[in-house]
Amino acid sequence: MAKRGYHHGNLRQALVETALKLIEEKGPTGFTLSEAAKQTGVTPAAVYRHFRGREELIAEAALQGYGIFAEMLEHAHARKQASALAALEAAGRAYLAFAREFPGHYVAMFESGISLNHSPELAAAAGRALGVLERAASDLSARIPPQRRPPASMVSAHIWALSHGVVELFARGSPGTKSPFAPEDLLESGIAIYLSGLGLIRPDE
Amino acid sequence: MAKRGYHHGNLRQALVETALKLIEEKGPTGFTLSEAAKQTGVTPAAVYRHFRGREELIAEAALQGYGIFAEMLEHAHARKQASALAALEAAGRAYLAFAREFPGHYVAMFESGISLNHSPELAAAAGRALGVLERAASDLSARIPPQRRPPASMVSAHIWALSHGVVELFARGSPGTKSPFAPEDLLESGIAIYLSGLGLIRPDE
DNA sequence: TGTACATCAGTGAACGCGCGTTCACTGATGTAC
DNA sequence: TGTACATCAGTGAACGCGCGTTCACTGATGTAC
Repeated sequence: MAKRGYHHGNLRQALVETALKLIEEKGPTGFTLSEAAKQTGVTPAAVYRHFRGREELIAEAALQGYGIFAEMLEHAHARKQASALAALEAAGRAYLAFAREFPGHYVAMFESGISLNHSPELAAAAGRALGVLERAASDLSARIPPQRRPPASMVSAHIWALSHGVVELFARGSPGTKSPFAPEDLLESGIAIYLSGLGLIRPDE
Repeated sequence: MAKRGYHHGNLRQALVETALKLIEEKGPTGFTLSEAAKQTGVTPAAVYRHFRGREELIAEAALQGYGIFAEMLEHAHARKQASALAALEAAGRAYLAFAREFPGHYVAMFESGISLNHSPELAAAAGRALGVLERAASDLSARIPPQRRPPASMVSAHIWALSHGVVELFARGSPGTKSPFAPEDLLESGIAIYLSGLGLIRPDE
């Protein structure tokens, strides 16, 4: 549907997009290569012109996901004129927004079991995205008196874990559906309490 | 291998255990019914005497998992003579211990995409386990002045999300392997900071 | 502008394979007398 | 205690199916002259 090159036009990217749709619908292992080919309107054999197999297709989806993810986090973090705190909370919100807007990418990245060492590009893209979180945490930590300042990488791991947990448990259909709170509220309030525990904000708001 | 009943002995449970092993090794969708049967030393057709299909087999694994999980949480929480805080931290540690000791169960419960509404038994078992967390959070909340006390279910959701995030990102092989912190330390420090944010403990230890 | 040729993305047929599911069966165990 | 019968867990053969992967091919597009 893109700019039509030789025959199909942009089969490689079309396959990635079909894969993302299928991942979103049926999970990272819930579809076959043939199925992805068929839904793209192409013979299964055609896939091999672009990918060595299913795993490489998913790796490409994850790679693109990390790219978008890094951009969204960077964009959120860039607003740090306001305050380092606001920047971190914005990053948290960006995390959720990404998971919500790009569920296929999110699953490919974090639930497909793909290793970041699958390719150097993938490792680099992931490093870039997670680097943003680390920098946000590091900016924050700088305001805590050194003698009781936790390592920045620990703070960023906490925030990441909380965000990921909220996504997996409360922003999907599966088990936690029963929670009476919107995922956004849950994450925001959790981060606020956490930051207040670091002595970075007053307990109220 | 158990007490040998008619032919095999305890095929139903043997199948569940094979499934758990396979889930642990290859993920919840990474094996077939036939494979599970073969590894149990039995014809694929025999499985149908005990389960309607693959999904019911996994549901049974999840059900047993919730049972063990609830027991571990209850046991940890029962030690609340000490203090409500200690009880919550013990629950957090029990959460991690469960994920580590019963990885197959954990995956069946939280990553297999199974719905808690699959059966009333499953819903009940899950409710029992998560109820422990809610009660622990509720005991804690009681110590916070009402005007600035968050709902207990929100506190328990925060703790659960943090625990789950730590497990998924840092206690597995996949992406977060790079973290320089042990999952246990990460969770414990995260919970401590969070509780201090609730005004429940002094910032130092 | 037109023609001849090179490229290579996608085709379609073919293969062997393991899957899920069914079915009539068999034979070990439990039980009634 | 021994015998005859009932039960039903597990067998093994059978089926149709879609899978991944290969291969020689074809035909649309790009390019040299």
